[in-house]
Amino acid sequence: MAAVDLTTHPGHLARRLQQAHYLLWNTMVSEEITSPQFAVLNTLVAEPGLDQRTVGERVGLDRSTIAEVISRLGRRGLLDKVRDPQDGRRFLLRLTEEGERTHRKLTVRTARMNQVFLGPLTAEEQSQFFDLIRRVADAAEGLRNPGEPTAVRS
Amino acid sequence: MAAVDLTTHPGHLARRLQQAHYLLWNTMVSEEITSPQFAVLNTLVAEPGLDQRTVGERVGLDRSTIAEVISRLGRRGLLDKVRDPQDGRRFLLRLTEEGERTHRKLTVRTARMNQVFLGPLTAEEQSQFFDLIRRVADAAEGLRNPGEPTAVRS
DNA sequence: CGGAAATAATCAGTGCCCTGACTATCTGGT
DNA sequence: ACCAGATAGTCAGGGCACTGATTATTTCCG
Repeated sequence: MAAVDLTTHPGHLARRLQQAHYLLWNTMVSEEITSPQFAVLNTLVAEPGLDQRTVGERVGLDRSTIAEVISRLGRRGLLDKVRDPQDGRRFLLRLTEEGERTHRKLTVRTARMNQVFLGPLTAEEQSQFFDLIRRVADAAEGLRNPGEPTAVRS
Repeated sequence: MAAVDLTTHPGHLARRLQQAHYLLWNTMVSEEITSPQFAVLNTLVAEPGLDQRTVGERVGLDRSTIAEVISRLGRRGLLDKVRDPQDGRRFLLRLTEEGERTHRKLTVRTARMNQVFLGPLTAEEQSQFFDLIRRVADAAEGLRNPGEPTAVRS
């Protein structure tokens, strides 16, 4: 009595969507490198020499999680970590040759995977998909800093 | 050079969406009970006496994960677990009084939370949001059993 | 200069999520 | 009645994600 329909709960749907993505990534992209790990590699390709905290901010991971992900990438020899001589608190991150190679390889496979993943939608629906999810996620994200409206106009 | 734009990657978006939801759930619904835990409670309100595996199937969790979630709910006294006398492999699950009370309380809060979460979208956009995500998730889900098309007509 | 506040990273603890290997029980066919 | 295969659950192991507490370093102000 009084049970609700989970398929109308965005949180439940979001979880299922991520599971579906995880599954496809695992079979079509890589069993070694995960999607968040790829996001970190990608960020460091764009901006080498970033510190850990900033990378986390770029890919949307908190300090603890980003530390784990980076430690795993370091163990696999995909990136280097050196103390910032200007600021002894920071570690500066930079991909190794192997890290860049891995990023190139996965970029191709990821594109293929995204096509399959979004295959059931028309091109127009795909834009909507991005737009709707982005708006919901951004709005909820904005709720955490009460003083800071999402887009701050100086 | 050659870095991609993560905001056009559905996987990245899906992860951000779930994080946003997690955040809102934590502040608006409960810090004790998580969204997957609520999904289990909800399933057992609708169908008391289900076994573990079936509950997992209903909420979309594999055998290992559902075992952990159920064990936590059991520890908190929200559900009971008894051997099926008909089939010694199964455990039959059933909410306690406390479990039902918790479900009722959270149902109300969850509804409020969903409104806030989907607040940035119009009613029509909300239907699209559900439809698009469901279609993508279902299709990817269907890809795992090669022989079994998504909807099997006897 | 010197100490308080801010900041980068780590650690401990909890929970979700999956795979692959294993145990116990049940079922079906000979 | 037996045994092979299927099924329910557990366990080990790896990875993601968060909070709160702690440590080291820097910065800012009096």
